[in-house]
Amino acid sequence: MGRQPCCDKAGVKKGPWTPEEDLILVSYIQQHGPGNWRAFPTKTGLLRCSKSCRLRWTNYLRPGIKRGNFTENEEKMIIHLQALLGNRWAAIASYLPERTDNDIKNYWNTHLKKKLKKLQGNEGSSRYGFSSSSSSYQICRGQWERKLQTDIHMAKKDLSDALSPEKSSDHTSYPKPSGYASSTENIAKLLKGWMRNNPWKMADSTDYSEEGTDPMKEDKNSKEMAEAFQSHLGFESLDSSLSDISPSMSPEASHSQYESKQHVNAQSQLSMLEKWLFDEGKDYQLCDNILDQNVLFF
DNA sequence: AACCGCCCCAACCGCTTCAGA
DNA sequence: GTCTGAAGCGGTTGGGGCGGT
Repeated sequence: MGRQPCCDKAGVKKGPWTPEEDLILVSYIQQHGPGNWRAFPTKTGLLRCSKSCRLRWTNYLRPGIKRGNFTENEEKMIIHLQALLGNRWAAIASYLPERTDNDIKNYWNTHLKKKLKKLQGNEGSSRYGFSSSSSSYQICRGQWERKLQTDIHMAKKDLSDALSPEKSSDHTSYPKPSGYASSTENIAKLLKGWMRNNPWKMADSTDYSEEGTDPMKEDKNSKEMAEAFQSHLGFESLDSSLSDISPSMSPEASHSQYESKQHVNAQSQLSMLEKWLFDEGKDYQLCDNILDQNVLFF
């Protein structure tokens, strides 16, 4: 007696996704939006289990995913956040909206772990490190986690308020501004790769997965976390910067302006976050600051 | 050129959490 | 409050790529 498999094992395809499957998935999501993954395989005719579809979308096809090498700043953020949050890759990924939790997890396991080990070997105690056995660190971490939960809860509430019909000004026909339009870019990429690696030699086609540099799109998590940070660090509202997009613009133009606004804004917020995280020699001060700022919540 | 071993990362598995009935 | 199905998450795996011999 075990748990029921998420899908019928028989007739379910496993292994790497083909460009055709990606196309089907992306075009379906572009039309209907993500969600109801359970019904995905039947509605699209894909011989994949629902989990596989969701994973493929969130880790690979979703707009706004940056692939390729991690920057030094990203590395440092991951190291700091991992020290604070532990192996909560989804939480860490929410601070790096262009990276997926899977990406970050892989990068941590393959690169950063070794790097840190090396560093710790060289320096005795890591410059990044709170020693995780330190009791003050443990206390700090516990409070940070509670803060994070509060943040997420508040952000969710804000988000649902913002999305309620009477309050929202409706940037998009979908319930959240996740930039589905840019899925066309993904499709274009897919097609490009597909054409380059013509259908007769599909098996070796991985070009379509090459480093994409789509501007960051705001997904649910990033919005939540951006709002959470706004609420605590006093950042200017993300939405306010969107208000000057002219309603008379063509959808394409306004979308593109919307995206670039988001990009610039989110980037500036992230760079503030990065600055906050990277302040040399302030590991403990970081905790103190967090605690100071959140004293109201507890 | 062939083989081997290591590395990386996409994808899978199974447990946990969430949400609706 | 309980149950159940769906979604989310983190650990793990397997296969392809690549460098060394």
